[in-house]
Amino acid sequence: MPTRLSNYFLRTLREDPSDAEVTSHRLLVRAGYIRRQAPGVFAWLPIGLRVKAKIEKVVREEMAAAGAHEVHFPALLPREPYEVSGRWAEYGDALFRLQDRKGSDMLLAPTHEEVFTLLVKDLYNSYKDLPLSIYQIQDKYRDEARPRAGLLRGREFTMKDAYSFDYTDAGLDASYEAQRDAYERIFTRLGLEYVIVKADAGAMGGSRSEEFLHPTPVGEDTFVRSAGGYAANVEAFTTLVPEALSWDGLPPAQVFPTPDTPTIQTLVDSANRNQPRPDGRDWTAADTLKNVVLALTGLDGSRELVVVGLPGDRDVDLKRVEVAFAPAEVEAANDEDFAKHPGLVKGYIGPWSADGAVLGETSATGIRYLLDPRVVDGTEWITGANEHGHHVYGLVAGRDFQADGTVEAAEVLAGDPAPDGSGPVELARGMEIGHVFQLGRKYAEALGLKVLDENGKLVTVTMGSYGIGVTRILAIIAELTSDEKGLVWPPAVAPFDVHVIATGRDQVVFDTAESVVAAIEATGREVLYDDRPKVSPGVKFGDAELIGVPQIVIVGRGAADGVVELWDRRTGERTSLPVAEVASRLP
RNA sequence: CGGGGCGUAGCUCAGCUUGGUAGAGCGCUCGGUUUGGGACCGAGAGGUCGCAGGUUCGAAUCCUGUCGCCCCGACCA
Repeated sequence: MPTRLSNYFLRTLREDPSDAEVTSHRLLVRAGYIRRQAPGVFAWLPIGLRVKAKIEKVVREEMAAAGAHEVHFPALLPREPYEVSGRWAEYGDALFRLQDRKGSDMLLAPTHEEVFTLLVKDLYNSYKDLPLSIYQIQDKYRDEARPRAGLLRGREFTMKDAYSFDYTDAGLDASYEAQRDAYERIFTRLGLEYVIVKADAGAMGGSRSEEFLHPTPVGEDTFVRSAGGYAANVEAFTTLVPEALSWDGLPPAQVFPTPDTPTIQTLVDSANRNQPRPDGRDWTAADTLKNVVLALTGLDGSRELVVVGLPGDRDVDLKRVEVAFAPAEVEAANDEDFAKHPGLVKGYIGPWSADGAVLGETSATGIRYLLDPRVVDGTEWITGANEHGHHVYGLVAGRDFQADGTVEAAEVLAGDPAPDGSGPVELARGMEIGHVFQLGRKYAEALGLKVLDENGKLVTVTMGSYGIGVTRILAIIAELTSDEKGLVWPPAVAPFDVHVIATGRDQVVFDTAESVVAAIEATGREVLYDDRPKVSPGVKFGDAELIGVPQIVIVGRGAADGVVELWDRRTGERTSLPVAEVASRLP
């Protein structure tokens, strides 16, 4: 039976909703696919649900092909497993927390590693049961600081999350590859361009991790890639460390007065004016060592200062810093922090002073000092002399100062060398549409998931987790394929295969339309039939364009002569056909 | 959390500066005309003007507070 528009739960809007800015959100609301319920939370109307189901179908088929079995967990879960894994604390404000009537803490799950692990623990205890891959398609909840862009970043979103269980590292690799391959097939079938990039393993622990990013300037992730094939999220980018240099023959460091040079630029100007280089080249920001004071707040609320030293031509990248110091929260040190450390002279901070080391755990201040990996032994720097209005020139790393370690805190710049030697990288933006992740034994260990191996020995299971954002993908497809008239679904995910319009008031129009609909349905296609009486042609055409079913059949003025039109939504091309041929001429 | 904007009919908005008791277009209902690009005529239904205080004879309009939403940034699958 066709879906008849005369009594379908669908209302198109003539005007753009005022609270929708991005294309996908605007069109999905206007065309009657979704409605906003709360910030970042959406209701799915019948036609929207159909598209969602089409995407899920592709995902399910490829999951089955990869040997994964579907399950379904509740979104509402008790606190305990997340307490044991540490994520009750680590997730912070992004976790939706609530209490039941007895006052027990519960949560709306942001992902399900813990409960999948516990289920397997309940049921399995032998290596013979493994490997195992199970997945679900379920709504996830994250209380984003600022939900935006409609479905692209909501607080409730549908995700396919899969989990693999193995008892050997090689097994985990194989399970990981199977999911990774499935993802490639899924995105290819959906026609979504993607880049696979190295990702940060982050607070989840574990080793190998890759993100599938859809390249788009509006993406939230920045990634790098080299011509030689290296690709990584900037958060996971590692600096190619230069060789250490010898400091034999380098002149001793010298302090010069540098009044009014609180910034890198003023310092460089002052250096070129007052202490020109003997080799004739100008000083640049890259010759200076910038020392940035950061405040880390641990999960227990403790506050620690740390100073990061990096070349003056680079800023600290807060995302990379967050990764480097996770799970602590990072912010710039405030006036109060400086007040507690009079040894830090704002604007003139450096590791060295005439009276001894200023930065570092064993120094006068005792503040942890970490260096950008480029600051290798033997490199010379202009940096603060810890005295107002003074800098020290020719300060040599290794000879004149030491640090407590290195940190990947500096921003990545286009042209930086890829760590694998594959050449300079370029920067691009992308939106995460999938993530594959070797969790390793973190969750299994925390939750006690062990099996007996071939030797009768208890071994901890090793796991992987694999996510795809179903609703985000839907929004991206809508965004990519739409035009100024409305949505234009690719056939693989379209809510219907064919949209039949009956226009006119002669009974022959409706009779013809009915037979056309029946003929098309007989070919196995799904039909949306606009049978609304007393609705003018312009309205029906406009709605068809807005709704975006790929093939439209117009039954109208030619009906009396047995002629209808086939209208391709994407190309706009219209072809007149005899009624009898329509079903067979559909692509 | 910082910055900006906005809350008036189902939707998109005007009215607010200069206080006088609620408007338009679209949508919806009824009658009629119309039917290949968002038709027309006539008659209707529909709003505690986000909420709470205050000023005033009188508040959508002025004042104070508060709640909510959107956008940019921070953050984030």
